Amino acid sequence: MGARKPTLRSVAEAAGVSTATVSYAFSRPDRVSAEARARVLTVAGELGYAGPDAKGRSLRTGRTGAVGVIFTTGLTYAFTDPYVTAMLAGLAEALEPSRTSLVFIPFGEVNAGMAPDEVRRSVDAVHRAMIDGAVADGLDDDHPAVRVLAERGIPLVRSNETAAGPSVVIDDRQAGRDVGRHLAGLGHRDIVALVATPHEPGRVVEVTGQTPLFPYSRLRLTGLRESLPADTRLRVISGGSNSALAGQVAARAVLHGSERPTAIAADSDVLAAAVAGVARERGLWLGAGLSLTGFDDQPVAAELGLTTVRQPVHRKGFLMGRMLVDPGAERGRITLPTELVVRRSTGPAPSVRLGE
Amino acid sequence: MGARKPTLRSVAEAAGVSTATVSYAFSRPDRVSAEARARVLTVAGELGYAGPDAKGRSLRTGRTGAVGVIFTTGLTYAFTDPYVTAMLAGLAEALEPSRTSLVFIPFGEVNAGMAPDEVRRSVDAVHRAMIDGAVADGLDDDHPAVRVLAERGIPLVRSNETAAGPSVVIDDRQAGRDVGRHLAGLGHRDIVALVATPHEPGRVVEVTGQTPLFPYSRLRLTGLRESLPADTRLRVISGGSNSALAGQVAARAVLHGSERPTAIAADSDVLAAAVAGVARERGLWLGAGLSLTGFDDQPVAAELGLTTVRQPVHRKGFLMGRMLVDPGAERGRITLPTELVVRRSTGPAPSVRLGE
DNA sequence: CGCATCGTGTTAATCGATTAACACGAGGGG
DNA sequence: CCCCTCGTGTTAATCGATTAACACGATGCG
Repeated sequence: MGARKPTLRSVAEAAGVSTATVSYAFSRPDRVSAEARARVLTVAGELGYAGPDAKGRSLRTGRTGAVGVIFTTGLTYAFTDPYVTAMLAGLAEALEPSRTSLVFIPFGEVNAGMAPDEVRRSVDAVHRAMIDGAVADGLDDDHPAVRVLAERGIPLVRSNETAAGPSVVIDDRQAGRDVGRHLAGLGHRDIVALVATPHEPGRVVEVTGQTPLFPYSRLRLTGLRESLPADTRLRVISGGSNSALAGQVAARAVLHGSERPTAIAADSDVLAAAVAGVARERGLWLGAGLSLTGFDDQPVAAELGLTTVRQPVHRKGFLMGRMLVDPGAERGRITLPTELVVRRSTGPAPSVRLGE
Repeated sequence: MGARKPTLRSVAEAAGVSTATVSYAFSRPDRVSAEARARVLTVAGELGYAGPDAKGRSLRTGRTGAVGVIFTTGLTYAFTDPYVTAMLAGLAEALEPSRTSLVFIPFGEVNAGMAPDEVRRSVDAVHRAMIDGAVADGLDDDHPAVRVLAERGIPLVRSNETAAGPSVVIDDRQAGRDVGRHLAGLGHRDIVALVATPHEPGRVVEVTGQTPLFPYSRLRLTGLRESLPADTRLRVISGGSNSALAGQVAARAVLHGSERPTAIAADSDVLAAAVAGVARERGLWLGAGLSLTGFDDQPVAAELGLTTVRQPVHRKGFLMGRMLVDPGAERGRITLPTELVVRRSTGPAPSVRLGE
């Protein structure tokens, strides 16, 4: 009745050997004789002992066989984001050979004015996560989650250029410039940049210097700005985190009346696709009445004929994984190439625009 | 220097208190005086102590704050499968409030004729996973991974009807019947069922009684078979695990020559979408020259006008998550409704078919 | 004033394993 | 015959925390 779960010790006693022998039988077969191992395994089977307990083992060895994944956005959104899933696929590919588990670590909102205890609660899952390393996307050095990992001594690979330490990045600023030059070259002088910001989608905000922004957005905006002629009007808005809904509400807000821009530069294909949908509702032709660019070059971009910046997302994830599990992998920062893919969603700016 | 990582003990010594006090300071603020807590936290900060070590803590408490996710398919595929990501989103939603992490556990191929040690190695990650519970999709009771979890005493929620124990399911057999009746009613007497099987996509196999099949496929096929008139020709094939590639190679293999069926019942919208692509290549009109059904009713189905079986995937994931984290949640089996959604991809069978 | 209660701190047992170091008998080589 | 090595088993220290039980002074109450 009161049968507790069998442990290494109970198996050892039942088999009449020391705990060391049982441990070796499971973890280092060459260290014990074949007979001893067979007996231990038999006894273990009879007792319903599944093998050394993961928690005890990992406390002793210091290893967990898992790496963490931290997203800036809630997990619910993350799995629906094609950029994220592509990166995850690459990451999973790198981890597969070593059968390393992948731990998705959620955390709550963190912002400047929060009390220390509140912040601590938000990143509680980061404290509790049992991992040998982690990858994070779009988290700055001063983000509490990054701080905690550093204190815990857990190796972290990131994919933002603003990161000190190991990272796999693209040149976001240059990519921003590429987009800007392309649009400027087509004559656009009234442009809206549509970015994702770390809040629930649905509320449209005008992005100012104070608005918290993902590091990559900041860099792309810098590139965009510095590539545009001085007489260009550039507004930056956001409808929240990267999602169709955010793109939709932002597009609805900006695509009407005399304030309508001639081009929208969206920070992801997901956002751009949503804008394309709203443009269709409004009877605007992409590449004519409205020019539109995306980012990432996900499959949806080709389907929509979307001008976008291609980046090797799968490879990014793969390399991040390698840096964690392969001690021989290169350290430091790896910069991957991007490429502006021009399709029919961008075209010359209307030469004369009539207010209404 | 030889500075090791600070522990609860070193903080206690530095602060001149007992380890209990330090532990309480971090985990049960109400158990210590405000001053003591402040001193401990200060000292911890100076020493760079991030808080109680996750491994030690979880060994002692027996809890991990994480639940596992086990897929029949490799993680690389999993993240690209819309059914999977929808389920994950639901699952993540259920776990969010308790900030529970999600652990993706990979495992290698397992099949009948493997040596015990080989099997053990394949499910090694299941042994090592530090989780309080797990969800699994499409794993039968006798699957090694399921066995290991049972021995380890880890609660498992599954989504297959063949599962003993807690599960959130749909009536796959009934769904199969619905599809069969629909096609039979349209006059189809030569049907190919296209299913996913647990092997790398690319190789097309004719499914026989011996072929290893996912539990849900088996049930749907049973339903399909029993709803078809006796004079119906039914072939079952697979191009491997659920993916566009598998659907494509299977469709290519079956959609040519005089052996061409009048209808294809695919086991997922992903497979069906791939078939639709091949049909287009071959100049076959869906709903006329070829009838096609899918499964799941993912967004792609509406886009393609695909007749399919709708199931509440997000809700499935959500409920599975609740059953794990919420002690008050209902136990046992929850059956969710399905609905045959008829669109234009199915139509009357061609009354006369010419061989070539 | 005596006693119960409360707040706050400490002691020490415990969670379940890994592995360096050692012991000991058998076999091999000189 | 002695010594060395090899194979195999054991001993015991250790990983880093949690928490029941207890101790003790201060406070409240009758």
